[in-house]
Amino acid sequence: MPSHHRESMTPLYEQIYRIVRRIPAGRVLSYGDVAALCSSSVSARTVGWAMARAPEGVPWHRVVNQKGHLSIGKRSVILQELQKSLLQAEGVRFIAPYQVDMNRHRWYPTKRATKRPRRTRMGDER
DNA sequence: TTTATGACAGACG
DNA sequence: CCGTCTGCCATAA
Repeated sequence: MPSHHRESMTPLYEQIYRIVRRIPAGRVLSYGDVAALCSSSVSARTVGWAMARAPEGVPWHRVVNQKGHLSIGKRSVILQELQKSLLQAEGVRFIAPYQVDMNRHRWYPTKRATKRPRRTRMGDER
């Protein structure tokens, strides 16, 4: 996002970026997770728009879709490769070429802040 | 103002 | 495990 457009950034987006900035390296959130944490009327789609315009310093690569797929691929395969490298550099494991292992890396911010997927077995991460 | 289009998600068959 | 449809909401034309 160009700095001369900064004044046009709504609090809506700032809220989204604030959440995303909190995601630790090596962990990921889904678009829906971020939307849910924003509590206001922010939809998963809106989070996608925000990520497409993420300013520097916002770890946009740590947001993937609920299945762990790198949805950015629809926009740019180059950026998709970038996202994959950035995640792998943080130790994120993939269960498919462009699918993050969500069971292992999905982030749960505060205790139960996000609705958990029904975890069949969560204790077996190695 | 209306319509179309997404870096989404959930329900259904 | 698919593909399709729907709800969602900010933007662009």
